[in-house]
Amino acid sequence: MFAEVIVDVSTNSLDKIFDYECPENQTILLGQRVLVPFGNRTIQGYVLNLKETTNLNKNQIKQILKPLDNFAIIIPEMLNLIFELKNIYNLRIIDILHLIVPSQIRSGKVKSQTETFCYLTSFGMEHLNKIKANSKNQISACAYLKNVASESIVKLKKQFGNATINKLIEKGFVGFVTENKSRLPMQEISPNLEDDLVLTKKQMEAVNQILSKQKLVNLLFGVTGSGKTEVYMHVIKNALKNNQTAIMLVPEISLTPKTVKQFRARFGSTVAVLHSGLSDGEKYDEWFRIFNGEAKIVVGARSAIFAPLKNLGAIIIDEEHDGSYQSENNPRYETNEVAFIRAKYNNCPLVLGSATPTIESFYKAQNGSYNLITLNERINKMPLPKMQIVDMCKEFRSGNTSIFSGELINEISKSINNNEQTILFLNRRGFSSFQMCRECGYVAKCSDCDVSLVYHKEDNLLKCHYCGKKFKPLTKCPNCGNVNLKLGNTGTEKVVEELKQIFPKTPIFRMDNDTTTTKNAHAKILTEFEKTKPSILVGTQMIAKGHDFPSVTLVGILDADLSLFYSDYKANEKTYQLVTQVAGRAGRKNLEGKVVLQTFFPKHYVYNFCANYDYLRFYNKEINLRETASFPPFSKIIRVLVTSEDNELAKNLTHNLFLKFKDLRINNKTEFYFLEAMRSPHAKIKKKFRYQVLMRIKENNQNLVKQIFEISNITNKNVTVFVEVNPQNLG
DNA sequence: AGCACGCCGACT
DNA sequence: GTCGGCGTGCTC
Repeated sequence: MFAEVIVDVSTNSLDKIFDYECPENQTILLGQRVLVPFGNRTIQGYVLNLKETTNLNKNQIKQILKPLDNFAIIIPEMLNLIFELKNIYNLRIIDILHLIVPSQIRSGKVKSQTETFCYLTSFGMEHLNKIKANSKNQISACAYLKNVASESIVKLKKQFGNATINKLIEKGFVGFVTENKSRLPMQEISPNLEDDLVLTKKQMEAVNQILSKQKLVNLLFGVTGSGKTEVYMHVIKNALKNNQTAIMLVPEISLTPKTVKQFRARFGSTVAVLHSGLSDGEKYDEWFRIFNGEAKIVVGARSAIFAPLKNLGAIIIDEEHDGSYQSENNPRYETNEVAFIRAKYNNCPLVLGSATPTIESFYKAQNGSYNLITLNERINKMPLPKMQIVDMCKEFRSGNTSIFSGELINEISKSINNNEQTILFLNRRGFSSFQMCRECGYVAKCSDCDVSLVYHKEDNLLKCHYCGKKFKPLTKCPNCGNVNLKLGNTGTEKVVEELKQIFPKTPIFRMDNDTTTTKNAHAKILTEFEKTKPSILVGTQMIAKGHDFPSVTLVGILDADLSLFYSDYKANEKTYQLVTQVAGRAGRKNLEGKVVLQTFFPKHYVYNFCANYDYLRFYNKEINLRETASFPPFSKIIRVLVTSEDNELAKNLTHNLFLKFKDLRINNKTEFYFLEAMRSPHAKIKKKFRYQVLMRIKENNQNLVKQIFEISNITNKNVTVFVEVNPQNLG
């Protein structure tokens, strides 16, 4: 018997199958983790196939040393997933395997924790009175055990003394069992079982449509507060009823506690949590709890789509438009693509939920590949918050050069007077975005990356947001020597500072990447904010997502335009989503909310559609633009990124690749919409020069994609060539 | 990725 | 003579 093995080394040159002979005295399983001799070292590998013969000669082949587990860690579904993902994204098999089998499971460093429990044996029970009267500790320990039936040995020894317990065990009065102890994340969220809510007619229809599986993928298009979660729970409940399992994805780790709480209340301890924020032990235990079938529902962020559940009955992706569902580094994949592969394999429904679906998803719903379900009413019938667009040009002309419009200050005062809360949203970190010379326009840049540095006031440093390098702020311009330097755009830090001057008595909280580095910082800031009334919360992206703030009545969007002018075909879409999302934070309970949106482009159609919550008209406008310019969903974008510390090398290789793609285009004229080679917008990151070939090709030409992968398959130590399908950003 | 092999300059 | 620099090539 021979095994096809992928070795656990993450490089392109080893991303291929090696044949090994199976040892005669041991059975090797498909999908098993094995130890193999490789060159003159010994490493881990994974069995991806078993076969009777091999093309290699006897002297070329080595034998598997031993299996590393007594079971196959890769379930058959995942073997299928590996090959599908390899085809779509040209990922290394080992990198995909690392997603499927997390490092905590692979490393061997994490062990299961055990706990020993003692109980009174029947022998002990019968002979209780034979304990000598002066063995007081033994008597009370037995009495205790008689009462509680079972207790942890550690606790007993602490209470009654080591010798006491050991003696009792020795005499056979006390027995013990050793159990695996699960390190359960969010244990404090206890399953306080609640009943199902009664569904509205609309929700019921939604559930029935999803369960009918007329189409595997369902786009659940519903405004905030339209009761999407209840639909999810009913779909999952049905899966459990059929003895199946389910995955529930949320966009951010910080949103998992809320969802876990809701789900444990409904489904009890069968709910597991899986995300990158767990400790090694927690991750290990949860993973095996899922793998062994103990947990049947997995709640988590992006990576939870790889949860080792068997017999999936439903996959749900909440807020499907969220950017976090696309992984931005190393094994780049789109969560909904992985979800679709799993849904197909298990023939189970996939539900994508959003109030502002991606243009791609909505297009698929319109053209019939997805089933479209619309929930357009809020459960509590509260109207969506009124959105007021404030023209910042006008403010500027009338002499207001601050970041706050008169209107916004006015509304904040009102909210403070009403003892209510305000959220101010700004999509930027740091105190100011850059340091610049007033004289010659010089901007401080990172020495390793071609990126402007961001000034952080708290530690008085310039930081590179790409590589994390820190620099002392400039005191004079290195270019012209001028000492008249200014700070550029406003960040959250500066907003807070200016706000304090206007509202000195009101507590102000700040939530962004800088204030949430420690483990529970998120929750801390949020609970503090929630308790304090009146108060103001200033934050970035992260406050836009899913949190409920019942007493927030005012939302201010300080600089809505920020995402609008990214040179990105998704800029409009992202702006629409962000604004709608932030706006949704206002007036969630029974207080009516208001949104003040500050912009320099008040006439921009995105804002007008936002203000009216008119997704459909926004979509129609946007889809036309996409079609005219042949952007996704009418095309597939492929980026071939070439990076090297050697500028010339990178440049030349990019050019060579470009010529090859040009040839390819000659044979596939109608398949190419766009092909261009260029310097990457971030020309240098971490000392590496970056060039890229961008192309847009017809959607659904997997064969052409494959050829592009092959052309780009270059192994050279000094350059890396990296192909990306549908990249998230082109930086 | 690692590790051996190999070919060249410096030096106990 | 030999020690060690890292360029090259291979790993079932």
